[in-house]
Amino acid sequence: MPGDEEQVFRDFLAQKGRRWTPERQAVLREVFAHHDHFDAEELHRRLRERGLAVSRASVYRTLGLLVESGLVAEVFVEDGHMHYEHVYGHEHHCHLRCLGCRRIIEFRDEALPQVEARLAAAHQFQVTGHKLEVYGWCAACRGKQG
Amino acid sequence: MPGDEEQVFRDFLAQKGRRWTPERQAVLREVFAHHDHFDAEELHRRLRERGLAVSRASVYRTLGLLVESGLVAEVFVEDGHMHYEHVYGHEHHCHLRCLGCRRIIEFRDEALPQVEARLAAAHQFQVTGHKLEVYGWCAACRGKQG
DNA sequence: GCCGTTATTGAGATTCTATATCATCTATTT
DNA sequence: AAATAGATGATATAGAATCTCAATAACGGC
Repeated sequence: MPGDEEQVFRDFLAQKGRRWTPERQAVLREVFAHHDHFDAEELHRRLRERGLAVSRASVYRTLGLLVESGLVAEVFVEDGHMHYEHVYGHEHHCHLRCLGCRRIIEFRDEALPQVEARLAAAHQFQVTGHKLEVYGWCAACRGKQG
Repeated sequence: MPGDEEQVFRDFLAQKGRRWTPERQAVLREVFAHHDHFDAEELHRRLRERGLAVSRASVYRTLGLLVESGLVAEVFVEDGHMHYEHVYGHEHHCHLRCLGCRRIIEFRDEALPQVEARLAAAHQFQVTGHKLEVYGWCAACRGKQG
């Protein structure tokens, strides 16, 4: 499946009557070229640095479509704006964040599918996903708090 | 403890060398007068409607202090901006959100303290909190998706 | 392959959230 | 009461994200 993201996105677009364009391809490839968290402006900057002149408007528009398609997820707000990560081809994971150095550790916990199942049953919900952020202080930053 | 929030906030301010002012009192009282989620502009509007002329700047500043003190929590981003709730005097809870009607159901799950404990042990973290959002489609909105 | 329809693009303007500035004011200490 | 230092509010500013609209290009039909 990894590497398939382009076909998945093209299918998603086709199914919605939207078009596959060089700009969307450039954004998609840039998003899947790195494995770290990013924001819209950074994505725009990296594309320009590569010589791919995709406008800011198209970057934001494509990012919205990528989130809608499920290939990319909104991860957290930091410095007043959203940060993203690509999720297609990766096992679902959550984030442990240090309040001191802002380091982010990804983790998986087997309890979460069970939490989802309990909620679905208790509230007649069709649960499609979750976002868990755990925060605290890493060993190195302990003591800096307060 | 409920009703104590004013004293807790005053202590928090004193300990930081900050001052207790009529504006901060007005904001605190408004925040604890309702049990629903709110955003900064709504809080500002409600204060003005009550005839309490607290400036937008002071509303934002006080909200920041309330979050810092732990009396109020950032809950989620919707419509491009942060939403809050007061948490002092309430058991910690998480949010189940319907992607259709945007209804929010609060829930508690006993698995989360265990998740926190596992993370603390595995990564030498001093965990101070977590934020879990589960999303999906409620019974009434099922079928509206896609 | 060409044509027509219609989504897409990009530059710039706009909207909106949130913070910064700074002169004035006020809580608190001595 | 005077001095110190934090707080307030009107306004300006920064920044994120969206909207506008004319020009362009993707895609389906022929």
